[in-house]
Amino acid sequence: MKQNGTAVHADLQFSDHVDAESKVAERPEDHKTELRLWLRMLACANLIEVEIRQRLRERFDTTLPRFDLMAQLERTEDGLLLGELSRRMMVSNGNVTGLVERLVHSGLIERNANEADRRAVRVRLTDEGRRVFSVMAAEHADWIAEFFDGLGEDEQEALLTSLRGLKLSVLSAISGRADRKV
Amino acid sequence: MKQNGTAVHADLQFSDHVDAESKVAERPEDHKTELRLWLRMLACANLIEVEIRQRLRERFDTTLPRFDLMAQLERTEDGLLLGELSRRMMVSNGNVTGLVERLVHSGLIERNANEADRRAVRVRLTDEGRRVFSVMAAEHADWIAEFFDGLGEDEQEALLTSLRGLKLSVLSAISGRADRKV
DNA sequence: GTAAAATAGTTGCAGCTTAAAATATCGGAT
DNA sequence: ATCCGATATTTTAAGCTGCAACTATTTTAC
Repeated sequence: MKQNGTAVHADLQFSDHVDAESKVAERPEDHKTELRLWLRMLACANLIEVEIRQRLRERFDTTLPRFDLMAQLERTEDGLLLGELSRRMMVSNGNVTGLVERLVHSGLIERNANEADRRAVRVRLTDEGRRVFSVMAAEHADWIAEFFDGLGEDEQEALLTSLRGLKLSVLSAISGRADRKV
Repeated sequence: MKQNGTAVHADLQFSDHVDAESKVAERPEDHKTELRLWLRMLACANLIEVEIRQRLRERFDTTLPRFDLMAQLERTEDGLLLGELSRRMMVSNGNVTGLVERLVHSGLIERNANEADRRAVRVRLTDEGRRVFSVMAAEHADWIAEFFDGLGEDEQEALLTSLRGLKLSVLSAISGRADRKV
């Protein structure tokens, strides 16, 4: 609750980034291409994501986070521990707790105590959950194909390649922060 | 609270899409490229977005939605009506109400009654808000440039072009739904 | 002029999200 | 045997988000 302007003067604490920042500072007002690129990518991703959320709700009365969680479980034989799940979904632990609770309530997944380690909880799809997910996943894939239908084969390949480069670029820009585990 | 599996059997209600869906249904298991493309794009966008959210919080003790709202206001001389704001931000009315409330509380924007139409509320940046935003925006642009730094000039152009194509493809796939106003 | 429809915002509710603090358990060192 | 640090999960507080129902005001139709 302290969103006042003085926070602007908080200490700069990313010494790792001083190089990049001072470099760009030399020629201010020159980030236009990158900014346009980012905004356009964000617009595309949001357009698709919003549409998927809407369709998941209307067609299956579910949400994208639930779908993502089930997608992770679907790839496993015996389910996952909550920690592993939260790592793969790249969301916080507390987030998973709530999602799991609601999905269990819906009967789509089940929580199993782990006898070896009483702290851990393993979750897996129920038969019903697996059945439901396969229907949703098939339709989801169709939606995606539909969205990309206007792009030619070669354009898709080009985009795939560009995105690989972008991912590497972003990862290298970010490394040194948030990736303490590396 | 009705996320049970039976919802899967809800009526199919997108007759507009039957063509696209039946078309892909003819060759099931062939959406792999599109799916990979989508997942990679989502990964990139999320990576960047999460990093931006984190930096906005750590550097300026603020959030992306607040930043976006201020960015919209910054482009205007006399502020915007709430409805116009929610349309430009592509979020719901109720959402804007809360965001505005918190930003007013922080002293960054102000609400002004509209004498011509007593239903309407106009919001604009305060002097403080404009000052704070200019600092944040400059740093934000530096961050973006940093993330895209690993991409060459030509690669950026290629990506920009691919994304234009994608946006058109998605819009054409979506049109007929959600765009009732057209 | 008045009723009905349209428009501008707000409110309530449910869910998603994170960070930080709390709880419980495990494993190793003494 | 016990204490301590690491690990697994839950809880809590604050905020973001959409939808649906609601209030207030303006405009339109008659």
